[in-house]
Amino acid sequence: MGRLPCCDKTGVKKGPWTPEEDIILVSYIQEHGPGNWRSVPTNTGLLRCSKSCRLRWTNYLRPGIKRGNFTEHEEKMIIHLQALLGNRWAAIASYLPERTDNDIKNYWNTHLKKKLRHQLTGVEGYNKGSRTSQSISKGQWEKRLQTDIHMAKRALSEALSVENPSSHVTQQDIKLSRASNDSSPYAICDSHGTIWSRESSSTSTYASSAENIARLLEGWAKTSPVNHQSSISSPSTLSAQTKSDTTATQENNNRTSIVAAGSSSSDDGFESLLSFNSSSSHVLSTKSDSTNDCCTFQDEGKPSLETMYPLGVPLSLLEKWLLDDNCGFSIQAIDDSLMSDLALDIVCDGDGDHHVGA
DNA sequence: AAGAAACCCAACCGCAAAATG
DNA sequence: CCATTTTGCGGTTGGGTTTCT
Repeated sequence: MGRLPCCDKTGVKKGPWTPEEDIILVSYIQEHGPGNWRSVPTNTGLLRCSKSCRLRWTNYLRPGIKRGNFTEHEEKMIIHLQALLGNRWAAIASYLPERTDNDIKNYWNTHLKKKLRHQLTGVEGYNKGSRTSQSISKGQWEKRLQTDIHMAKRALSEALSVENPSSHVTQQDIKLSRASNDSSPYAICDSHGTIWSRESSSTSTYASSAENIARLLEGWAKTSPVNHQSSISSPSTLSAQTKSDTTATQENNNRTSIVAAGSSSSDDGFESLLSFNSSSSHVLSTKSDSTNDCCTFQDEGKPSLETMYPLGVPLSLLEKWLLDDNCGFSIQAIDDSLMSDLALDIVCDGDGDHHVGA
């Protein structure tokens, strides 16, 4: 079917976003909430296509995004989740809530791939090995997958045992999370002591985040006061200095938002992970509902785990398995479960990615 | 100091799935 | 059920920055 472009190509601006555009977009989303991206350019007057707006929001402006160096734990998780899930960056990103899929993908392509290749020189590596796996038998491939699963589990267990941040996530949290899947309003106190309330309208969510946005605007004003009176400048005319200002501003903004949202600003990716998971479950089934800024933004920006079945089994199962320090059920059980559920739908392509049939 | 090469990452593109009428 | 629109995802690229020679 001849698909129309997402936007009229003529008069659509491309390239780097300016601080002015960011502010316009953030202000609009603050007022209306994310979503309905189609209408964003027209309603805001931004000369951007809807896709570009969405991308800018989810990859950069959305509060709760951590930028900068990846921690060792994050790195480990990415490596092993990649081994387990393949290049399904969105799924991987769902386990690293403060990282975007784009970030993880970039990090993988620029750092980890190289690192692994280097480490595995002379040894059949992840990708290298998988590339040759087209010719291996199904049984062999299943064994490889089992090995990957064991490796992922072990790495995550190691990571958990090192810092043992599990104290942040109590069974109470989990219970509350699960219980909150019903449709009744609820309030939940997370591991940071933040009270997360669920409201019925998305607008109210963003009204409650007005303070965040105000701080964001304030932060921007401080770092680039000149921009206030200037009209939107062409990205091509943006000097390197301006660009770095933009980046600094955005990082500052994100930081501000994170703090305001009561989200962990710790560099410990694993703690973040667990913090996320302590509240993720109740977020899952309340997609259009609001909790608080962080929760809602995250909710919008991240795929609903329960709507994804990356390995043919509900991700919640994998999530539980990956993150359950005590491994409530045996590795063999999950392996068996996976294997039977996956059946023979898994194929391995030439790039070594594990693809799961629909 | 200057040019070349390598690196990095924000943003774009096209496809597919999901949602909607 | 079908056609169309919207959204989400993963691969790729352009160009700015950093490092090397």
